[in-house]
Amino acid sequence: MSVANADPARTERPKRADARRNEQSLLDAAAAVFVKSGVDAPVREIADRAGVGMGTIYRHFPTRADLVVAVYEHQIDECVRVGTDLLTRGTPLASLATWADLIVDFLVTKHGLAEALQNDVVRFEVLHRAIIDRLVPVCAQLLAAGTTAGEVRSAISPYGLMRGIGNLCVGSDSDPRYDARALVQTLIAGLAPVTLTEP
Amino acid sequence: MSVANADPARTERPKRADARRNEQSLLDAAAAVFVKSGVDAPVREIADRAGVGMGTIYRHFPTRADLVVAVYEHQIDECVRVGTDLLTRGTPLASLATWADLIVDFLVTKHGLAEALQNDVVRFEVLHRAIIDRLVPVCAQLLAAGTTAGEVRSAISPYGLMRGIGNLCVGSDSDPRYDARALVQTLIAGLAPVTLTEP
DNA sequence: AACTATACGGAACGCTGCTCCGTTTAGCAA
DNA sequence: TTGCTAAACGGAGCAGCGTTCCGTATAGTT
Repeated sequence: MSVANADPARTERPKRADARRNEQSLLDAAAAVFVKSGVDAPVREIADRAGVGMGTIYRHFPTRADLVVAVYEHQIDECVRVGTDLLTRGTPLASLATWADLIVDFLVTKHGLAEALQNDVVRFEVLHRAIIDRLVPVCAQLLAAGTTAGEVRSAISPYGLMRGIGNLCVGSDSDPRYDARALVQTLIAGLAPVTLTEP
Repeated sequence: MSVANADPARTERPKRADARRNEQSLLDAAAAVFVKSGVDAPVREIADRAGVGMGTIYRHFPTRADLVVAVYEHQIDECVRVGTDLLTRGTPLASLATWADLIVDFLVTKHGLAEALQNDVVRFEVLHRAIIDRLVPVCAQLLAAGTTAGEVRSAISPYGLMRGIGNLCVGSDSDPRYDARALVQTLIAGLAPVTLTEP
């Protein structure tokens, strides 16, 4: 192995212009198709809409999860940012509730995103890592603040809570009788220490 | 139309012997395959194991949901029975917690059953009706008892709670870090009226 | 033994995800 | 400008799936 440039990651040369263009086309097309047909839309549909071939889509985004992550990266960032912000405001449990509401909004407006997150832990590992792993630390901080303040008993791990919220969002579109937000709020209420049922 | 025997449902003549035999073979095969490969196992795999053709499986069970329902019918009955029993014992919230635990057990031990319940509301409509619709009334009774006793604020509908429990069970196998039971118990704890955080 | 409604089996079709490789082209250097 | 090559492209092709359809076999009856 050569001594200079031992780290290939340092050496990434810039992509070709057409490659960059196609990547952007794919992101735009995917965003549109996800809205119309959900994140499980056929790969061909996305490729067609972007005006590229099958090979191109797989070269830029080896798995569907990579594409989903790329499309929603900004919104994930936003969730992290708001969560960190909330740490400095209000009471911990209230902050956690507000933050959870934000996550629910994010998940239920993307058709099938929650499903994709939970279904194939293997196939969607990248998506899992991107969303769960980014948000779990924030969740952990909010939970820790609550525990310190005595507002939260630590029965649930940050990871568990994060996935619980995600799971409760599954199928929340397409069924008006199902209210994911209410359930998540109830779940968070259940984090509070033993209830004193007193008049 | 004839006057006698106007109702065709009354007139169902008995199935042929080979048909009954095949139906049983399919149920046995499906039960085995569901354990091994989950409820999403390929139809061919079930047909092969039962030693029948593709046509036969579709004739007896037009949709996958029909097959799943048939396989787990007894256990659904059991859940209904235990739930009704619990109404006459202990405090309402405790009964609800115990019952929810039973449901969780049922769902997490069947690979992918919870997923199937939530995924295609259309495709699995029969499964949905069979499980959700059977259990929702029981859930409603338990919730109502809790409300009457003042142990439960009525923020969540029976249907919503039922689906929430189901959703929390999604993906609970194959991830030791995820504890569906703990989350469901927390959710139920959250049903209690406003918490008094007093020393 | 003959007959027929009932049931069977599996080839075939369409739709998916994904791979592979011959072709095209962007960027550069002479 | 021209020529060169690594980079990128495109889509035919394969495999796996659910589902249908119809020619064949048979249980039960007469």
